[in-house]
Amino acid sequence: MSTNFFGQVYEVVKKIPFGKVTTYGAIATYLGSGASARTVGWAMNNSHQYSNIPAHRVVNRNGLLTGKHHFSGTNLMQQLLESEGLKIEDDKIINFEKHLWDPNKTT
DNA sequence: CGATTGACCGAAG
DNA sequence: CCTTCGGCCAATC
Repeated sequence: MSTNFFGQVYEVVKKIPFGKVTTYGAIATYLGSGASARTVGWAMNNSHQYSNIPAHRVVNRNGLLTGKHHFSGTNLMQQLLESEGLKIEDDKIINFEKHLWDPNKTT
């Protein structure tokens, strides 16, 4: 178990169920710092050196694929989400709220 | 060690 | 509607 803000981000992201997505703010709030959403993004950036980190399931509060540019290629993130049954249009998730998974709301 | 940046969010002008 | 600022944490320069 990781006690650092950084490590906790990975644990939460890895807990995201299949076909679900969450936001940076939701994770940050879950960790206790709703304003540290930027740090969550940093964790995703470092997640490249880790495994089983579905960073593509993490989007901004707008449901927009802001971090798609950090993935390989230009639309890999979108393809991954579509592969999970989601629908992407204009780099944003359709029915985003419907597929939104909040760590706090989850038991 | 000091300053800047980064896949964010929200408010204010 | 668009731009700017403040805030949090960690990594990089």
